[in-house]
Amino acid sequence: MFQPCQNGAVTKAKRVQRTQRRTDALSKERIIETAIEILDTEGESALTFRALAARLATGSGAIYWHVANKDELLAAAASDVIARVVTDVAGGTESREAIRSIALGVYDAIDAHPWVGTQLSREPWQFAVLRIFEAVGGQLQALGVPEPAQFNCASALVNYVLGLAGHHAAAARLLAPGTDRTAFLATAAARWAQLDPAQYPFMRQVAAQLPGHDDREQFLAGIDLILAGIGEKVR
Amino acid sequence: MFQPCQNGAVTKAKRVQRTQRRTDALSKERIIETAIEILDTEGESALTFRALAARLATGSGAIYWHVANKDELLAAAASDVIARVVTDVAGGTESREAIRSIALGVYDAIDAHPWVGTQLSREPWQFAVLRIFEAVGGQLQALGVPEPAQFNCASALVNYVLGLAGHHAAAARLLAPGTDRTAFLATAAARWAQLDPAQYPFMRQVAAQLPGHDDREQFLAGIDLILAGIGEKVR
DNA sequence: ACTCTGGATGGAACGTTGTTCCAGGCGCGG
DNA sequence: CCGCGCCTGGAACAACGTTCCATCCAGAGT
Repeated sequence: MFQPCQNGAVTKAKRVQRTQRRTDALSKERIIETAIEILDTEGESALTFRALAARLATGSGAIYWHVANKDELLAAAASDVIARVVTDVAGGTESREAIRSIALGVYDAIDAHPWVGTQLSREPWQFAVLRIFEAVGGQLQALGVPEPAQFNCASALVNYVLGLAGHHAAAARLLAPGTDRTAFLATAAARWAQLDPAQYPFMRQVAAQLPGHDDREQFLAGIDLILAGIGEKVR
Repeated sequence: MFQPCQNGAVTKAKRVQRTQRRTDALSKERIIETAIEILDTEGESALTFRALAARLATGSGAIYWHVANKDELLAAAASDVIARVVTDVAGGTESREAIRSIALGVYDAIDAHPWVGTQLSREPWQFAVLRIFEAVGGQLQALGVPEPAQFNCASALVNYVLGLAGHHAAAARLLAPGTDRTAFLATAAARWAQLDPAQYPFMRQVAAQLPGHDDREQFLAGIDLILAGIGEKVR
């Protein structure tokens, strides 16, 4: 009947002034760390409380003492990864360049951990998203975007990044097994080339450009496009 | 051992030149239609094969004869909704305006059917996304965007829309019960206002603007921002 | 030194889900 | 009228997230 977790601060404070109960003590940090490990090495679908419990050599019930549910676990894991990326931006760089750098950081993080992409577009105002929003917003202020426009500009940038994040993660989910990326692109191109020319002329034209296409470059092109639009607000 | 479904064309062709076996015959169309009904009235989590079977007065096995799995069902449902929206754009309108209209159509569709937002960011190159991409791409050609830039521009617009779609759908999922939108905004604003001022100055500033904030307007502002960026490519 | 206590543990059990399997039913071609 | 094959409906399966509870154990109180 008691309410576990959600009072992590108290638990932690007590733990600090107490010798660890055991050397292999469970903790929220260790759980999240292990969860990230599983997500990275075996994919999103492999993260189950059973698998997590097995790797931590405990039972699923014990995990629930530290973590409210799977949603919280995933949100915390994503927040961890994003935090590392967003705080990485070196100070002193020009704002426009800093935004590019933040966006690329997030992109690369999602590329390395596709499950982050899924998570970012699963819960609306989770911590990880707030972090990105804050980082981007700060640079927009520095860039001289007038205050009323700042929210809209940040929203545009962040939503673009999140859209690509979800898309990327979904693609990675399909790719997961052995196939390599160029083969995947070729398959997509072939499928698009077979679309009805009357109904899908644009997709067919794009299909031709698909081999030799660089996702990362396209991502950055999109950021630059939005930055160009924002530039008009500054001038 | 036989392979059901995936040959819908053949099945349908036969059915046309044959009197319906029953008046209440099952069909992929009727299944999708019913699925959309459930999704709209009871939310994403209510769509289970059991609930679907119950409403169709049949068993779950029968549904699997017409539909490969839940992913296909959701993709087909989303494609249905999006198709209605994207083909709605009146011909003859100016390209920039047409793109705005397409985007707003998708936005409104997601607002009315939040589950579509979830679905769009779940599978990478599903039909619904292709439809949007094609519609946007066509207008970009008409706008005079040089061919090499068309793919990037379309990608930016579509990813922005999808990002917002996922975000919106996730928010709707939380909102689902009885709470109204203004109360939800107030809650978010209050939460953001409590963030560490040193670490989250921007979020706190934005929190102040959050009451009296219009999602739809912000969405359109984002589209205009990207269009402004694209405008520089045309000039 | 001994008990007491409540935070922490681990594994069994529950309810629900997507999916598979299979024993039939039904209408059309022979 | 029969039998073949498309189609049906519901039972059964495996896996999941979550709950429950008997048990453990380090430190506070005596």
